Amino acid sequence: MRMSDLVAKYITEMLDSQNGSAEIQRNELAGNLGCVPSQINYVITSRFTPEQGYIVESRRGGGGYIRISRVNMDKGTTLMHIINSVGNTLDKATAEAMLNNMLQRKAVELVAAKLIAAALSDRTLTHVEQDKRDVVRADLFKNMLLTLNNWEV
Amino acid sequence: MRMSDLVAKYITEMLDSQNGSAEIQRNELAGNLGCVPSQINYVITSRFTPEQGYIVESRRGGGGYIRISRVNMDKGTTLMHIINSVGNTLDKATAEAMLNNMLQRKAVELVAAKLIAAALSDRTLTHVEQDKRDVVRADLFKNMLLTLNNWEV
DNA sequence: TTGACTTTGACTTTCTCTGACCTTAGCGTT
DNA sequence: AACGCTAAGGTCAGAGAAAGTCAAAGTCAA
Repeated sequence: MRMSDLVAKYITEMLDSQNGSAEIQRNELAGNLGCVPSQINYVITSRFTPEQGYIVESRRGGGGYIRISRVNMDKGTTLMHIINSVGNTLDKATAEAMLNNMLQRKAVELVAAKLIAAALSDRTLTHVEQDKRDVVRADLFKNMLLTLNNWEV
Repeated sequence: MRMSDLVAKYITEMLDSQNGSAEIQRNELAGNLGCVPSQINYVITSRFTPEQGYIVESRRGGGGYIRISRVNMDKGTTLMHIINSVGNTLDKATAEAMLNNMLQRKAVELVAAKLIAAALSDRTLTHVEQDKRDVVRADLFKNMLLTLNNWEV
């Protein structure tokens, strides 16, 4: 079994036994499993992504941590579908069409849709290089939608 | 739990139970909680800043004190005040402090705060060059808050 | 044998804690 | 008043504690 699978397994088991939320100490975990700390980052960025329904937060410095939460799927499957249908890039027109669609289906509330639209607008993204905007838009879109599905406080 | 969290908790509880105003003796508090006095300053400057809606006054010498008070404003004013206080750039820590502050005084709803936090996170902005992230964050923050102000007030 | 996925470690950034030293205020004394 | 003693709080830089980044090197299956 690969190291990365081990780490992923460890985290998954923690999530399973802790109601979908796990807080780890990067260095400690790496120590326990016998890998370098940055391996943990690798696993997280490759296997606990928004597409797969995870939200990751962290903090540096003394007492730092990495918190991983699994977004509950059964109440928002529509959103997960949408998130997965978005690739690496997302142009503004498509994003807006999707938002409208979601609104019609009542998959999101008006305020949320407005906030997302504001985030994705060209005006907001003026300082992102043109050729990177759609990539950033995709990231924003996916992460924000995922948050909506995560009602764990 | 970090020492700084302990101190912050102590002060917050005092504020909650005393109508938004608390007066402490630096050395005494440090003694009670078991930390050096300057730790109290650290906590105050990192967690009870004007940006986060607090006013801090103090006096040295015999009978000295530190007084911390929570400023209160109505929702719309709070939002405008915050939007205006953001310049061209906004680092993540400050943004989070501001969001917490807004949440605490109910100037935004939890869902909105989470959406904004998701948009501003480093994970979401990985494809924005490091040295431009804070600029983009400021744009996102302001535009999203403006949207809220138009729709919710 | 090429391309995607893994592993590693050197270097960076962020946050926290501590102690030595500085400044200010009140209170007696002269 | 002026002086100095004592009792506060303020500052700052350095050490320590985590986590993040990135690119080079390794692995493995198609």
